[in-house]
Amino acid sequence: MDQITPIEYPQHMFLSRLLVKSYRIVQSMNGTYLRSLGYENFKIGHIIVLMNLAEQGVTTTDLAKKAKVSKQAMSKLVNELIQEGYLISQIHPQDLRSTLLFCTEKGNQFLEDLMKSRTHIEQKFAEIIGSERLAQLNQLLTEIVSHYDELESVDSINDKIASTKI
Amino acid sequence: MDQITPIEYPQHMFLSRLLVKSYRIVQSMNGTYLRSLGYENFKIGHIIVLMNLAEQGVTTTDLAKKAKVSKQAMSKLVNELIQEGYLISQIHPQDLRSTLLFCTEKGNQFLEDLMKSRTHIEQKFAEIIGSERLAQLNQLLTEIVSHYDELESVDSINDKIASTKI
DNA sequence: ATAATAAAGTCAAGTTAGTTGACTAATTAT
DNA sequence: ATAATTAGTCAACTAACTTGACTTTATTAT
Repeated sequence: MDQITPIEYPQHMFLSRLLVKSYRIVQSMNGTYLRSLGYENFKIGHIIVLMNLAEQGVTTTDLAKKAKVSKQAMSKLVNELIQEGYLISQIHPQDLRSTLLFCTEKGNQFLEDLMKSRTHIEQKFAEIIGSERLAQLNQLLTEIVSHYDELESVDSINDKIASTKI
Repeated sequence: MDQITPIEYPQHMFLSRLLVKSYRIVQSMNGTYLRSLGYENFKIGHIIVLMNLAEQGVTTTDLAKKAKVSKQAMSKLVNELIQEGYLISQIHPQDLRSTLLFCTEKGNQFLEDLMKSRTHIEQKFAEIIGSERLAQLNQLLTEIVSHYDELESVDSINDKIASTKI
């Protein structure tokens, strides 16, 4: 149990580190962009909710399943979005237990702004590595991601990185 | 504030989604691999700690600064690692307030196994996209990441994705 | 038709992983 | 010598979940 010399770690960075770092860059840029448009107190969870809406309406339970969190956790996110006017809830015509959730104009505006943000980030990246190579990057990641699409964790919004047990 | 038709989202996936999904794939595979070697109850935070050790010893405060968490939060991770025998602490020869942390043989073994895990994952990815293209992917991400190296968030271990305010 | 089962959503309590603030003891700077 | 800073700890708080118990409504199986 004595102290020893730590092993030599390879100079190049492993893919896992590169992925988390680039993800954080994207997150940070996205936050900066959206805040500059006046969005404050927005959570990633809110974005996931808004991106999982559908024209015919969705229920809280639907959303919880998609995001792989409890109904209770999803309910909180949904209520916050209703409170702020991004969502509207209506009673389900066939099922009195449910409420159907719909996007409002404000919610839609957010989604448009989110798309602008993402486009903006990709432009910045294209400036760094070139747009052809950015397309390559997209293609490479797409191939990997689609290969593992069945993986449970991939769509979860719940990802406490520092605390997640391996 | 009425419900409206959600905007049409582009078919291709944005880079941000691809990055988080691929990161989660890596995390999941890494967890599976390390659990198969008998590591249970390991946290990402523990890995970050072990990867930030140095031959001459580090203090809890050093580690906290690197990971951009409070000393208190880091202290907890460090104590867990000491408890499990991955770290050993010695009084600092020049500063009686500090304790210097060193890697044990067990900690070193973990780091070796972690490297094996990462190599294993990269091999799996190479099977999907080919090893030349995996090298390309690595190169592309490296260029992006190094361009943003000054970004505060990049080295943080604290990243509650669903809850992080944008 | 009715009874059992399940499913939508809520309330409450517990957990985890952080945070900040207040503190002690040791060190450094003036 | 004294003031300010730093290392680390204790305690109280917070955010974002979780599970469990519950009500109401719907579905399914006799």
